[in-house]
Amino acid sequence: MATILDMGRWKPDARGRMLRAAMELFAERGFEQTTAGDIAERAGVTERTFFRHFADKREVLFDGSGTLLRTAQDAILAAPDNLSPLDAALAGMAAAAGLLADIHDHAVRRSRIVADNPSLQERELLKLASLVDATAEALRTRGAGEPAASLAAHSAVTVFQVAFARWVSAAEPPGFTACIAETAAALRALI
Amino acid sequence: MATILDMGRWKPDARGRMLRAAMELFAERGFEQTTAGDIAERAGVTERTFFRHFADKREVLFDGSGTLLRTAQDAILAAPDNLSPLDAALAGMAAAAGLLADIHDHAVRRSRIVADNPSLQERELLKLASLVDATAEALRTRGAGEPAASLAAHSAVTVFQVAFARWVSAAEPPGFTACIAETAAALRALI
DNA sequence: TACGGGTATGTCAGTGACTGACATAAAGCT
DNA sequence: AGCTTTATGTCAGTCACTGACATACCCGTA
Repeated sequence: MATILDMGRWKPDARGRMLRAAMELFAERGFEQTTAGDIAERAGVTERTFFRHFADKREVLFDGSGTLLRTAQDAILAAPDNLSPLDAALAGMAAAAGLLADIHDHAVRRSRIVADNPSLQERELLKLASLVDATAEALRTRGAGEPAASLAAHSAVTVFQVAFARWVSAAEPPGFTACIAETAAALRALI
Repeated sequence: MATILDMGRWKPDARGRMLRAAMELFAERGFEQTTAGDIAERAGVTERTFFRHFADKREVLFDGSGTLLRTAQDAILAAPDNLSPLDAALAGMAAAAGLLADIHDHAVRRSRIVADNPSLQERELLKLASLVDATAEALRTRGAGEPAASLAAHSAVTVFQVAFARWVSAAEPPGFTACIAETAAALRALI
């Protein structure tokens, strides 16, 4: 029954096992109290193998970030031409939010872990900065100039960030996409 | 001639020597190619002493961040009551910019070093996030609610960030405060 | 079925960031 | 001159991460 996705050499899905082991251990003992060796051991691999799959110990918590980024970028490029840069960027954020909408519980657990550790917050901020860059690039492709592209990208990601914080702290009813719409409205009201 | 600022035990200003040694070495060989021991050696202290003054190797490049943060916070609290949250926050950014206006050359050298190293960018983003938090807190003290305070804080720091990037890449004539005003105007035009 | 190449893994030794514990010298106070 | 406080030096240790090399699994091909 082995498929082409069994990158592992012994048992299948070594990467998935490491991802799950890391989430478990970080939730149980905390990030700093978990060594890379601990994660590898629970996943049934070697520490060296862990570092072959993840550039560093933190990266195991940011596995989906590349997909998120590409989803946003694609949505921005696919948005109607008549949308303003800010609206196009917000469309990208809404598309990205769609990826998380299904996994609210996982997002909550994960954000708790990140909130407890400054070095994880740093990494999260770097990923958000990458999202800003990708967004700005997409807006420029659509014809936006500077500093409009950069400012719209920053603003849209800010909306994403603030909406995400409300979404994970609320009891879920609102829905991520709705949070984004509300937050975007609040931003417009500011100015 | 020793003053109360000679925190050092042997020669005066051990901290200042480490700050300068770090900037020199990072500029010469790069951040990663410089060990904490290298910095300590050039400063005439021990590696252990370096880590007593700076929480980690990166922190030596962010010595003034606390002052910057407090300056912004104070300016926001001191701003006229009739200013909108966004305008008050921008007043804080202008005050913070005033601290850097005098040291354009140093800011340029430093930002080159940071631009060359992802882990330094992470730290810079964390400091900016602290600035956002402090700004939002000051705005709430002034009576702003949520999510207005958070959004205005994020927007103001975005303006600071974009204006800073233009200020260090330009040949200096504009002046940091002027950059901030222009960037703020561009942001308002977006929405 | 045997072989050969590509790829994921295991093993091991090493570097460098950072920390805790303890000793010591300098500065300040009385 | 003592006494206290503070900044430093010394040393041993943990852990994140890396390069080099050996090894086992997978797959296509003869």
